Amino acid sequence: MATIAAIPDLDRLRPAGTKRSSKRDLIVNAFLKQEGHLSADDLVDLIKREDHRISRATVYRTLQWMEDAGIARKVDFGEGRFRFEHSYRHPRHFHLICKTCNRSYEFLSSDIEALVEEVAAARAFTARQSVVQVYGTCDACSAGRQPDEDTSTSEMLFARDALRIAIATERSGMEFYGRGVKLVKDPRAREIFRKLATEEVHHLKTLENRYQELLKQDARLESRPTFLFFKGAANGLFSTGTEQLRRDGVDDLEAYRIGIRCERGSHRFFKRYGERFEDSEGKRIFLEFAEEEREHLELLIREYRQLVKRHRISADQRRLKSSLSKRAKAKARRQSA
Amino acid sequence: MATIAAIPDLDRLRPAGTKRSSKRDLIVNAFLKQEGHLSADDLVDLIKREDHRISRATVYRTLQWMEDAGIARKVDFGEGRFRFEHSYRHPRHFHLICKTCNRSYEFLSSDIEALVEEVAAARAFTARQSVVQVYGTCDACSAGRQPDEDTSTSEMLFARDALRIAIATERSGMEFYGRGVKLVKDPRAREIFRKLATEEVHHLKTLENRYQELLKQDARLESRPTFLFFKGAANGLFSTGTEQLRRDGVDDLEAYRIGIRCERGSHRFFKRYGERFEDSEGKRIFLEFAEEEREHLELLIREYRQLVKRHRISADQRRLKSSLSKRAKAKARRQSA
DNA sequence: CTAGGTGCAAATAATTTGCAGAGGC
DNA sequence: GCCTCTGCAAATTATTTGCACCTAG
Repeated sequence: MATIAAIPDLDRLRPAGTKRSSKRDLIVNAFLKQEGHLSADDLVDLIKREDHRISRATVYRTLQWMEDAGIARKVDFGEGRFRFEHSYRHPRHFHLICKTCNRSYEFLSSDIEALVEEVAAARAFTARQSVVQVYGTCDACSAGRQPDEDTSTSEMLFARDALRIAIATERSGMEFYGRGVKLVKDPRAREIFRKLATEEVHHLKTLENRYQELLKQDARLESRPTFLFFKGAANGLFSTGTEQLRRDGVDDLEAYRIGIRCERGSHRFFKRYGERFEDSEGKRIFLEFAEEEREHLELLIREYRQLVKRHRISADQRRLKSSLSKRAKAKARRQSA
Repeated sequence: MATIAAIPDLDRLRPAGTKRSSKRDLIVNAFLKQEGHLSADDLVDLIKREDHRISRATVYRTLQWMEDAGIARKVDFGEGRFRFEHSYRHPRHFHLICKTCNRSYEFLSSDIEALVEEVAAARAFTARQSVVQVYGTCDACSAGRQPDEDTSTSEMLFARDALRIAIATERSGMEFYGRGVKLVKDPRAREIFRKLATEEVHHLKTLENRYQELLKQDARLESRPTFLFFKGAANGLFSTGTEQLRRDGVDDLEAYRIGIRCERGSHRFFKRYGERFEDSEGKRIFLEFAEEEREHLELLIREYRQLVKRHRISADQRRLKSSLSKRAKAKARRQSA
């Protein structure tokens, strides 16, 4: 039931020029055992229970040390003091903060991130970090219920949502290439679309198995609310592409171009998210998928260029022929004159 | 050159049960004269220059008073202390915060807000307030330039962007109804589309004049960066609608439905933004426009229902006729038998 | 005349620092 | 043995409060 595992290679994370110490180990472990967002004081209380000879100053110093080691992240919920959350294998995220129970809920939205990046770009601002906090009242508080303690780590939620998005993308990719096969005229292009369609089918199965495996690790994982919000790939990219294939006058080249757009979009998305996470299941899923999409992308681009070239050649040949026949006609005219 | 005007009706904003005082007036005016985000300490320094007999405590108390009066808003940039920004005629907004020069830049994005609302809804979270802060380096700092002091108040920027969006919406609305006129078959529907198209033309002129008027108030206003980011209405709503009209098989009812969707979307947008602002030019523009869109919306809905009814009636008549003719045939058959 | 408003000094609250002794490598 | 870690107490920083006096309505 998903308790936080002690960090296996804590030693490797130790910032340069720092030594081990039993007190620090105690504090770090107390922090890691805890879920949620602790204030320095919460941590002091926890520590005092195990060893009341540890001073407040040491806790503060250890908190700073954990930040440097990448284990903890300082967050500010506007309470006039800082809280700390895990950052080891825990992606940066946004917060819904309940002013009633002071609990906070995490989420990630690639759509919000994309918009923030756009705004920053429009103002020529180099963004290093974004904070999105929504203050209000949580479901449990407004219904007067007890909030159900979330037992799933956000590492697992991230992996779950990564898989869900990957699966949705595969599905719509499958549909896209399936439709493409029926549409394209060029035999070679048709072969390519068929190949990609079958690849998507295979990969879809793999992903679905992986999803089932993940669910086995935590029974309640599937029913937990969405952590990663994303409209792009699943509802957007490929399904828009499939939609576009349905339009009139889509020739083989256009079909390739649409495919390229879709693959590029999903490659970017998966790469970007994969990279923002330290080694973990979610990261692996995203990066593998990004790689897959990159291969498709490159294949499509290669084939697109090929087809353009072939088109150009046959156009040249037509032009050549017609110019030859023109010359012949001119000759004939001259002769008849 | 847009210096902050003293608030004309400051007296009316005074929270219940508070008295006037010369010290407070002094502090409030010092605050209003200043642009940007002041810390309590900045304000104390400013005050001390005019009267060094005013104590820190009074400044804090006045800051609290200004919050209650709706003149100041407390913001937290994670510096371990609060800053205060104007809130009179100044919409809630988001921040880009430069860690190098400690300046902060304001923006508003209805798209981000919409996404935040979606996330909150998905988690059944009642959002009361959202904070979006982007930390990084501003244009001026990364280029090693002096930042150009922004002389335009965000009241004017908001009005400018409100007008720009309204104008863009009118333009695409105009295009939508223009195309609609050519498309719909029913003569009455055609009349409606024509009427709406001409209305949009008229209103567009009014808005453009208003925009020119606004620019006269501050020469540099037009070149200031975007304050309100919005893709929906201008690039999204009506232009998507126009796009949809272009598809095959759009009949009169479908055309109405698309129009209804567009008008509803822009009505909602303008209403929502109009409401989030205290009485000001930007608010007026948005609310007037929202009203306009609501009228169009209602007209379209009324006409849509009318047309549905007429369709149904004529369908009934056809059915009646065909059943009559069936009976006639049956009779004939019986007679012939 | 009475409920605010104000200055001053002291309180609070979170966090940091100086210093002397303890402990890891 | 040297450099880091730790506890303790004192310092620092932003903000709030108690209290005696002042002032607007």
